Amino acid sequence: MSKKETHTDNFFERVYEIVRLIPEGKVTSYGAIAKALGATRSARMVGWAMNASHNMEDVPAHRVVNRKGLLSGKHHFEGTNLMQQLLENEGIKVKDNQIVDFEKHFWEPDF
DNA sequence: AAGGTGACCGGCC
DNA sequence: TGGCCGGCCACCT
Repeated sequence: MSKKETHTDNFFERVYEIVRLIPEGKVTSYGAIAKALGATRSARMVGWAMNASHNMEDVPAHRVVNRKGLLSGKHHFEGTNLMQQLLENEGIKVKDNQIVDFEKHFWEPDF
């Protein structure tokens, strides 16, 4: 209950909250999250929030991809194909940094 | 204080 | 789907 927020603003927590709600075997896009936050055009900010998600261990950022189903953030994960491994581990097939049947595994944040 | 950057999206060809 | 461009908003230097 501190009026002064810590270095983590609400905006970031908002994103983390959504991402944490993503069920296993499901993926969503930055735009979907941004839309859930009421900032449909601010998908970029979601990406920024994900950048800081490295501090949060409960944030499955590997389930978040861009609208094309491309593992845009895979480059930010440890190693080079860690993100892909995590997704495949949940039953999601990834081909050439791209999620197969992306729409099928797509999950939209429910509010 | 101002400018540059970014894990993006949507529209158009 | 692929490439290019404009928009959009918070963070960093």
